[in-house]
Amino acid sequence: MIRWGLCCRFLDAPIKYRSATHRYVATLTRAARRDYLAAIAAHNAAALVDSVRHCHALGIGAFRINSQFLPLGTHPVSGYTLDRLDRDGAIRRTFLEAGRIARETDVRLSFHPDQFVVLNSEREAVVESSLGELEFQAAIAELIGADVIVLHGGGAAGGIGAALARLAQAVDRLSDRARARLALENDDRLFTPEDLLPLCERLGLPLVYDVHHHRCKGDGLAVAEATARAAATWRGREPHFHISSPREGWRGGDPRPHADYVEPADLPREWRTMDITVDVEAKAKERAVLALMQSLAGRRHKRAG
DNA sequence: GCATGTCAAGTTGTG
DNA sequence: CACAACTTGACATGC
Repeated sequence: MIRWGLCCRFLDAPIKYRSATHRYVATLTRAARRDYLAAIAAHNAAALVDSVRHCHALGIGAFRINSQFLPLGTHPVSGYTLDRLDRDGAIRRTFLEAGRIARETDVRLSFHPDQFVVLNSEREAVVESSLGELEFQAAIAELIGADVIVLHGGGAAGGIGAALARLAQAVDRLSDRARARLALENDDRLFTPEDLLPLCERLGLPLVYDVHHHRCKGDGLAVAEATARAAATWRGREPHFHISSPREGWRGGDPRPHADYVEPADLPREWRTMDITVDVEAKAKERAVLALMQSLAGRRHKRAG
């Protein structure tokens, strides 16, 4: 049975996440800045509660949290700790509430830091800020019970081998809290499943297998092989995969940009009978998740009848 | 109200 | 060498 996942936001439901820019908050006084960022954090925490509830109501079993969930949290100037923002503990309580509801309704939560988090950069300052961001997200993940923080391999300077070695070194610098949640994902330009699997297997890191990326940047592995080996890296935990379809089709121009919806034919056959989480990366958001769910249910129904 | 220009961060590949 | 692509909106501001 597939647990379907929604990425970051809703198209139809009136649930919105707020964000902030450093340029603006820098114009505020210290106190005003704290109030402003605290209001956003409180708003987003409440939005997470709503998101979990609404996913559950729709039959969606997983939700990916936006990387700007607590905006500017690790910014060198505007950054903050949750404790400093959350004087009376109300935000923390809302996080715990979101976590409780997620647990009770069995909605799996995950994080996916954006492209600025590069654990294997050749620049130590970049590695440090990346570690800081992962620790920041891991602390929230712990509060709300999110078990996965998905990260790409990063840059490939010096070749894939050297880059993977740097990646392993950086992973070793993470706290247990962050490391226990970290998972790697194959991307569509640099790191294939075949590149990442040996590292994942050696370090005990799960691989989030993105089959669309794999089809854009292939390797020696067939989809079925990559699926099986990626699933094994989860070591008994429910595997977490990604699906999407190319905006302009597979034979058009660049296959990488995501389409509004997912073509059911793009879902690997072997996934359909597995107990896995599959995040649907599609512009039409919950509409796309529901459409895919219904399409597969209809197909199964037809075949059975 | 609505349109507009802008937004912390890295890396790669193209023009 | 400069810039777009990742993602794509949400923000404050100015009309």
